[in-house]
Amino acid sequence: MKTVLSAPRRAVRGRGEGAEARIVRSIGEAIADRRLAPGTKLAEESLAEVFGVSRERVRKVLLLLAQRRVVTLIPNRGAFVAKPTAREAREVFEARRVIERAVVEALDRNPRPLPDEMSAKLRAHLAREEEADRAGDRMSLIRLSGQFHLLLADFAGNATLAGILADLIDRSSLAIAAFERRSSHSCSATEHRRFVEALESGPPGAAMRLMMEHLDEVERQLDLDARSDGAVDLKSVFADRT
Amino acid sequence: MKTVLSAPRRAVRGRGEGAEARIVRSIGEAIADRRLAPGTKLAEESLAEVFGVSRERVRKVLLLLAQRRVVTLIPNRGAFVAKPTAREAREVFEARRVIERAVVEALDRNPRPLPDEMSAKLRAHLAREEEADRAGDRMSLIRLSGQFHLLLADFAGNATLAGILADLIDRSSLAIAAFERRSSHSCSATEHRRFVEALESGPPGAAMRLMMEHLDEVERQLDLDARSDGAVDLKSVFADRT
DNA sequence: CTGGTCCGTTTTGTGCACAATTCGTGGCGA
DNA sequence: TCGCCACGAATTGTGCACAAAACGGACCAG
Repeated sequence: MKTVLSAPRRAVRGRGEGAEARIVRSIGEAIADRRLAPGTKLAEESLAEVFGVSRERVRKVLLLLAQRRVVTLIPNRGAFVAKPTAREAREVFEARRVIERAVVEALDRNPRPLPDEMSAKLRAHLAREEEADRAGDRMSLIRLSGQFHLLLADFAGNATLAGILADLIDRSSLAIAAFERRSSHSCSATEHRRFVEALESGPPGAAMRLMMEHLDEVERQLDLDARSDGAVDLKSVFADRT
Repeated sequence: MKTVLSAPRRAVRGRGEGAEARIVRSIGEAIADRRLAPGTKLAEESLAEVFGVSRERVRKVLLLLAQRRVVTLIPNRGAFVAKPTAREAREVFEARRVIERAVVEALDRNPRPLPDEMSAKLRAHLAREEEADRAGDRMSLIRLSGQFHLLLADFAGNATLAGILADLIDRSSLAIAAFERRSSHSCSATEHRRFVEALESGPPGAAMRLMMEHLDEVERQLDLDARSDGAVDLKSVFADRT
């Protein structure tokens, strides 16, 4: 019997079983962090070179990401960072409200005060968000903001639901990247803190209201008017130009 | 310019662009219909032969199905029809309650009477279910039962949420296949009819209550005790045997 | 009869080569 | 100058061959 159970033969960088998962995470995070804008082409060869793996492996990864709707696969054209339509964006946020409502309901059923571990982790997370906010680290802030919602889902104890929400959060990031208004940004960190405080010591239902308002607020910061969707109306774009 | 836009070069059986989607559907339905029991091995070569395609294509299909948690991929061992744990089964049903609550809420916000098209489609579907029930066509009944819930989600107008629910319904089928009690079966068709009637002419909230009871009922027909999960306790199994 | 090891067969995993398609460029004619 | 066509380069799609691993049975020792 082999004595080594974990971390078997993984000497070569980029190889090994977990390589695909690593690349999926890597690309997924790059998209969530908005370092890859919607519509960006993801050429197989380039990615293969970047990650030091063969093209087929990249191909597999792209297929997985396409399944999660974070990448769009166009036959004979290649893979592109998904560019959600306004309708899809609205649907994603609606879906999030549906799921997160259930999450918060479950959390709000916890006896007060909250379990120590939960409280501690939430507050630790808030601290990191606020730190990123102070430092002006916008990228970290975006990622942490998503992780906050995921953390809540984990506490709700339904891994299936949490997995679904994880996908929806990634797609939210895409929607935000695609439809964010130029000027705007209310601080998620602040709203998250208020939510946690309501969860810990607010009246029943207060946390829920804050969460719904938070999600509404995030969606409201997007420009989801019909014209943003599909083909742009060139006439109106150049209307008042000479 | 080519004159043929649809169905281009698809002469050879099994080829063409839509081949993968067809195979995914085919296998997915076989699983949902419980003609493929949980744990069944899905050998690549066999499937390739059955569907008349190359092995790599089958491989791709299996990867997609694995992503939907309807198939489990074990490295160097192959693909198997997923066998959910009791915990996962509970989570799936909980997730369905969360999503279907939202669906029914949306539907219940429709003005009475319901739009003609919706009402007609629902009643047509009920008729098909009852027909299958009378004919004792258990397989059709199972499939139609799932489609009923999906139909409701479609009417709710959120394709994203409907897509998520579609996955959950497939996984419900797996859970039922894995945990169904020997003796038991309340008729879904009857409960579906009552639900539609409540939606069409019942007081507000009645439809919701029926739907939640329906989902509870379906789950209650499963044997989700801890012992069914994971390794069986041989001691208790053979306790009163000589 | 139990337990273990070895080896052949079967099945899965991976890289490579080539086919097919698309896109960009340049030439040609009106 | 504009439009069209064709050709070439680059990129994606697919089959194939081989490598790697697991399964099953035979064989053997205790």
